[in-house]
Amino acid sequence: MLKLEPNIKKNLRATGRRMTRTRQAVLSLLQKTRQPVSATEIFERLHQEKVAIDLVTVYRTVHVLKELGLVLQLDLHQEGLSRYELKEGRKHHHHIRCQICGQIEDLLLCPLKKVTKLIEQQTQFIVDDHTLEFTGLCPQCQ
Amino acid sequence: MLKLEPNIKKNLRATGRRMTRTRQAVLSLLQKTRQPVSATEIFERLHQEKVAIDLVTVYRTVHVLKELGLVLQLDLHQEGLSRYELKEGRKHHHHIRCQICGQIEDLLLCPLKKVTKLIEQQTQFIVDDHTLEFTGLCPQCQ
DNA sequence: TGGTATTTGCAATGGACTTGCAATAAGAAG
DNA sequence: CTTCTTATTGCAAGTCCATTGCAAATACCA
Ligand SMILES: [Mn+2]
Ligand SMILES: [Mn+2]
Ligand SMILES: [Zn+2]
Ligand SMILES: [Zn+2]
Repeated sequence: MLKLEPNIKKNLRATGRRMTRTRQAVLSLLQKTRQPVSATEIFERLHQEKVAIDLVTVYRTVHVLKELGLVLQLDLHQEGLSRYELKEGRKHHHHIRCQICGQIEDLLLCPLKKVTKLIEQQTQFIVDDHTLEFTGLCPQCQ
Repeated sequence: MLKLEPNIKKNLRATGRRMTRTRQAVLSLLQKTRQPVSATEIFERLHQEKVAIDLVTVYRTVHVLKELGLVLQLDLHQEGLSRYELKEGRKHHHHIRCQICGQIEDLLLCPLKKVTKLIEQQTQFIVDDHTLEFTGLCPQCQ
């Protein structure tokens, strides 16, 4: 079912955690989902699939999966909520969101390597991370 | 006192709005402030200056100033609140924030012109805007 | 110096997310 | 398979940032 599952179970156990029905359900949903999903969306979709899970548990689950490095948390501009996506082998990338319909698409690029060095020189900061996001109109909404 | 004030008053009046004591106070504070400030910070600093203003009014004021295009709203990654800065003649730029002390510094550059075109070709989106932010350690916190 | 529409303060409300705690269930050991 | 310990869950309540309703205050035009 989940190729991921054995590895993930190991990760969980290595930190004194357990693989539970609800964690499997959340992981399974994240695997099916192509777009980053919010806690509420996870909650609603699982209920559609007749999986009983509390919203609090969804929050706690994504938090754990983030700690394990299995899930990435996105805070897109002006959405006022967090979204989550499976990391599973995907490389560093960014996103573009449609202002009308909310569709989010991956941008499989990062143009910031050189700029980061420049910024470190200019500011004397040590740069640790960056967030980059584009917004606009998707083909359907233009 | 405020060079801005006459122009701003015109802007306000042009949209049926009024220049009030509290709006002047918020504008004046934003002028003094070099770093982007949150609504709560505006509230607290004005109270330190013995300016009576309700937090709700701060929210409503920055909202109006944003509508007039006088103020820019920033939602920095994982801060969980919005910050505001005067637009007044400043050009498009980005920010870097120290993960330890929270200091925010302007980055007077934007490396995304070319990438934007590339993204429009690749995704068929019409790109309208972008957000870019760096995080790291400032010189003092390293 | 009014008259009226805008703005303000206060209190209540909304939405995302977190925390406390008792009940439940994972999974190791026997 | 049964038992035992401890992590996890659900429910309720709480936190934090921000918004909304409404009556009182005030900007500003005539
Ligand atoms: Mn993605
Ligand atoms: Mn700035
Ligand atoms: Zn990047
Ligand atoms: Zn830019």
